[in-house]
Amino acid sequence: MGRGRVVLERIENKINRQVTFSKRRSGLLKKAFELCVLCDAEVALIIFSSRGKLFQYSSTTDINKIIERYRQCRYSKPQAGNSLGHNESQNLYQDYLKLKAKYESLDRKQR
Amino acid sequence: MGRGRVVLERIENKINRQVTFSKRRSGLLKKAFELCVLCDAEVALIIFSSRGKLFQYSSTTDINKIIERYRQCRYSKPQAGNSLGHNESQNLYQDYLKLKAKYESLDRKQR
DNA sequence: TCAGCTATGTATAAATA
DNA sequence: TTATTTATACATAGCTG
Repeated sequence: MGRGRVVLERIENKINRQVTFSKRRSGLLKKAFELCVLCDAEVALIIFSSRGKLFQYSSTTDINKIIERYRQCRYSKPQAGNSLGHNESQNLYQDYLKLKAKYESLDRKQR
Repeated sequence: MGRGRVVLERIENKINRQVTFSKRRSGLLKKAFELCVLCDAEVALIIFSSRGKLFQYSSTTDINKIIERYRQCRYSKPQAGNSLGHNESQNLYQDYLKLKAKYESLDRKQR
């Protein structure tokens, strides 16, 4: 876009890199928003600049909801690569949540 | 883009909505990737379609790294006191084991 | 569904103020 | 710097096969 074809590599000039970051970041956030509205999707977008500044977009009030949903979805998978031994439920994250609930329940009793 | 101006509201026609979702999703993922490469940024992008299918992009091998960095940044404190969050190890399985140990310890005390 | 096509609207790199 | 402008490249809505 703009003048000249985009070469896909790190922009070495620091000024240009920052300007481009600023423009493309806002473009990306806008497009994320549009995708949500137009297509009824749920989107979470986290961006860190090279200097560590945080930007984010979330289609829900709480981005953590989407992250949790992501984890449910991700770790519910058969975990082909993860041979750490959750062979029965095949679901480490579910196990984790169950255990957490048990722990908290026991903790309450304890007090 | 394309023929006719985009109206920013949910696309009611289901077929059109799915087609648009597919196209814009790939566009969004591409732009996220480009932002990372061109501007040396770190990006995590999670998308759920309206029917619950998951798509994601991450500039690092493990998207959880970015999520954790986000939490560190967002909630400021490293959350040292809360060993139930996945804040430090960034490793669900490690967390699971730690929690299991705590649970068992508490359980023993209880008896 | 699933790719191409293409006319048109957008995003944005570079220039300018 | 930062904001605005402009020229161009890019993305994509509606089609078509």
